[in-house]
Amino acid sequence: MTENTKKKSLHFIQSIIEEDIRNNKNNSKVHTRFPPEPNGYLHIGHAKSICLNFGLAKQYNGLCNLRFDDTNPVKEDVEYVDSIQEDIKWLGFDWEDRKYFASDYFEKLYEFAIILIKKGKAYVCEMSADEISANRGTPTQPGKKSPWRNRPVEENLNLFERMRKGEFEEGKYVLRAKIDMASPNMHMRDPAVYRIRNIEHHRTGNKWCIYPMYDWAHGLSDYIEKITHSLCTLEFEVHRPLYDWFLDQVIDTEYRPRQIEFARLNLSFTIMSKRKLLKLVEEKYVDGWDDPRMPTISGYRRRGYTPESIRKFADKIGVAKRDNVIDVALLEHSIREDLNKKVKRTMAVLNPLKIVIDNYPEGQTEELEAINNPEDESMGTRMIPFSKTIYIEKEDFMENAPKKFFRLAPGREVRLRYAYFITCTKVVKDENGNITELRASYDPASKGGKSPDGRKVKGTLHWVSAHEAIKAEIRLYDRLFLNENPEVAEEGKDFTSNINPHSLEKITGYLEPGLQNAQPESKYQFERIGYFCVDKDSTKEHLIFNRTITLRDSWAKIDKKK
RNA sequence: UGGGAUGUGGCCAAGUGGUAAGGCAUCGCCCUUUGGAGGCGACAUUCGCAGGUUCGAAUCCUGCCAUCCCAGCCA
Repeated sequence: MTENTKKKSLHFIQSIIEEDIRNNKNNSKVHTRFPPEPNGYLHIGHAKSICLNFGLAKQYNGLCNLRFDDTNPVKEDVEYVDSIQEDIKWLGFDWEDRKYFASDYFEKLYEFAIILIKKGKAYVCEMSADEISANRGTPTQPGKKSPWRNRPVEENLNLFERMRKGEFEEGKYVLRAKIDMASPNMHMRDPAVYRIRNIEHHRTGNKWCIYPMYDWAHGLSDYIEKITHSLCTLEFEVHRPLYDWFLDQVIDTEYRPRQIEFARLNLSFTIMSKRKLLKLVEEKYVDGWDDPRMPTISGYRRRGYTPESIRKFADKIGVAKRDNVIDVALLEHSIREDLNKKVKRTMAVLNPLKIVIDNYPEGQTEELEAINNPEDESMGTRMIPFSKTIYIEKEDFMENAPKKFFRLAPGREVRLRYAYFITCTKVVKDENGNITELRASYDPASKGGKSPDGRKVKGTLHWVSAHEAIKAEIRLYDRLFLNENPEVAEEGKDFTSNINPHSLEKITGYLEPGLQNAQPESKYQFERIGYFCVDKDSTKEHLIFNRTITLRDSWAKIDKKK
């Protein structure tokens, strides 16, 4: 453990683990698992869980398994088991040879169920799903016992075996645990353990037609894998008595797994529900699960987020039991912080305004040296072409500029980054009064952007040489939702009514020629604009850059205030 | 009106009887060839509320209030 992590206070799960280690519980071993259901892509909320489970295992010299919780073939698919593995790896975690599936344990789980029946703790119930529901009672009223509750053990065994053999249609029978129909905890009112589903499973095919329920499969899978700390989210807190009850029925060792619940991640301006994310994909509000506006891990990857930034984020948000909504600004801060230190700078003009420098020699091009990353000298320098005609950003010129506008205006002098000081001498307009180009003069003595006489210029602009610049498609992504809480919609409308109509704007930008060979997934800072990542569909012939995040912009704040 | 949990600044989050860490956001100032980055400073007399115990309470006790979860043969 480093000095740093030592100083940092422990969160409640670390405290529990350390106490367990002190008490030599489970031989002081730490073994966690990340248990996704393969029914959707992983999102940033899963990233929190992944970082927690794999992180804890690493911190305490333990192991973390990957276990697909695939007990419901109705919703699951191999497409998802592939994407899930890719995303976990990309995040930087490794389950080594411990990739498991709950479906691998179906036989064992079935045997455990036989034990349960033999103990007289489970029975085959013939009530329909509706009847069971109607007889479960309410939180304030006890439920009614099933008429099949006292079926003899032999009969239960026989029926359960025939359920497995496929002798009955779906819904005809269900195996239920015999616990307590009057329990104030609804989950203890004779919960279903096995249901009949005549559906092909993505791994076991048609071998099974009965499938275990989550509560039965999860805890016992933990037991089979010798998991010590089974971490899950708060909504499973009320399942814990059942988790423990099931374990009590089959356990015959000193070792025992423990379920611990923590608060799931919620992010402002973001939707996290798998069902709703699926809707965004299926109804084409976005361009697939990896659309850069999606809060999926693959979406963030395509957007230009780094694994480090997401891990750092997960670390910063902490782990606790209270419901929370993390400000998305913290995520944005995490990626800026990471990219600032390691990404090359370049100049790109997204909204060009032509400037002709009258006193610069016609036809001349010179190469000027630019620093690749002021934060990291080892990243070196590059040469960029400069000539008589350049582009600057439209927003960097104002005809009637206020004093606080430190950029170009008639008669004002600014620095062109790594190039020269220029002064705007003339504004050229078309017949409609629109500015078509600017004329300027430059100071040859200021080459490199230095001021040999100590003269101060307040503004420094990025630019690109008009002739040498290359074009690229620029995709300007913004938050997908307008509201801090996208779930809050007007009467009769749903979260899709809160979608930001400007969450994607495609434009053509002008870049330094050095970017011609930029490879997919490579990342840059466009100086004074933001961080950009080459899209996976980008080619040399048609470059595509995705905006990951803008730079912080204090001018925008000043401008807004007025 | 049952059960389970949770309440510390705008958002997170430490704190576990000795007098409120840290991060994000926000606001100042400094610095700057990115209005970026960086640096410095400000930002809870108070911990859901009300009582009580104690020399001393965010921490212990009592009562109340608020929010979240639970009535799938989903996970």
